[in-house]
Parts: sequence; structure tokens; C-alpha cells
Amino acid sequence: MSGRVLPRTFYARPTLEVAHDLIGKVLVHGRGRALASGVIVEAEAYIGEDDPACHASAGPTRRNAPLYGPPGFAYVYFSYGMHHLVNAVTEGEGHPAAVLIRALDPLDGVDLMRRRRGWPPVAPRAHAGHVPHGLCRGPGNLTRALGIDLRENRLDLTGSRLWVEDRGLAPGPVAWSSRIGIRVGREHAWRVFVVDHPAVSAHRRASAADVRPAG
DNA sequence: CGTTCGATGCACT
DNA sequence: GTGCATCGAACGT
Repeated sequence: MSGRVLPRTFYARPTLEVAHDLIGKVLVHGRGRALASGVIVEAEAYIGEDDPACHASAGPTRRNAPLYGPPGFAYVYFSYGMHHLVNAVTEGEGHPAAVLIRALDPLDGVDLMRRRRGWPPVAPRAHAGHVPHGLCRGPGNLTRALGIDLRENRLDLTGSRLWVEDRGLAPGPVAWSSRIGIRVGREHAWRVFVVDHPAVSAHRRASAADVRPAG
């Protein structure tokens, strides 16, 4: 089971388009027995120095340097003393923007992901057909499940152990809302997610008033 | 159901 | 010293 690795041209586009098109694509990390992946079901756009929630809002710093680099690279940072968050850099060099991956529908390497999350092993019989949707729910949880940390910062998403591929999966209906967990920049509806997907935690699915249909 | 709050490390001012 | 693009346990209703 393999798909087409998304090329750099995919990322070198307006960030809202990239965020929307990443839904239904597969984020993959690792090789062989250490490979783990999941379908992207929730993402957020962070766009430019004028976006107060974007890490580039205060101009270039050492941490946010990847945002100013070419598209198609990973921007991973450490937050709240315990979580790694993974982004795909978008737009063009010198235009700092990225898409934060917020939730996955687990696909490959579920046993490995369970181990990394500290979840108990499951009896083989109970295993069949059941997808553990909590494994990659939330940006901090999915990086832990996939084994992504600061070592993956700046990796080339078009040619490294971390990439996104198109397996021709059709995502369900998509909606937009304001972004989660930020104190500024709430005026932008720059979060996109699969409606009613179980990997998108309920209290974060946003109220109907907050959501507008996807185009 | 809902909200609050502590953990925990580091980039940035 | 301050403030996080978080998580989950512990509360209150």
C-alpha cells in the first residue's frame, strides 16, 4: 500500500488551499517496521507576519526560521513543555506560512502508535476492523504516536523519512471554523476538518454557528 | 454534561 | 520572568 508523494508544487500554493487539500492525504513517518501513518482529518493555516497567531508575527527568530524557508519542509516545535507540533511549510520562500496538522485517522503501524502513546496492547481478536480514533486526536497526540519530535524539524517532506502522500482516498464533507487554542487571530476561520469525524474531538468540532461549509 | 487547572521546558523580551 | 498553535485529570452543575 503506497501512494504518490506530494511534490513541492503542492505546498507552493496559498496556504488555505494547501490546508484544504491536505484533508484526506496521508501523513507518514518512518520506514519498514517503524512506519506509522494516518489520514489527515483536521488542520489549521497560519499565514504570514500579519497573522497574530502565526509564529512569524514578531518577525524572524531562530525558532521560526523554517517558516521563512522554501515550501514542502517540516516545521516542528516544542510547546507547553511536553508536546511537539508538526507543520508543513507553504507558500514561497520569504513568505512565512504553514499548515498545522491537528488530527489523523490511524492507518499503518497502529500497534507501534499504541506503544508510543502508552496504550495497552489489544487482544488480536478485538483488533480486527476496529480503528482506535483517540490515538492521533490532537496535534500533540499525533506527533507522539508517529514518533515526531525536534529531530524532524526542517525535514524535506518531498524526500525524507517524513512525508505526505495521496492514496486516492475520498475525504468526507469538510467544514471551516476558527482555530483552536489561540488567544489572538480568532477572527480567521482557518481551521479545516472532516465533519463528524471521530478523530476530531467533540468539544473541538465547533458549534454550527462557527462553521461554514467547505468549498 | 460543563469548566478549571497543573504539568513542564524553552524561546523570546 | 512570561506565555504558550496542549492534554487529561479533577472538579462543579
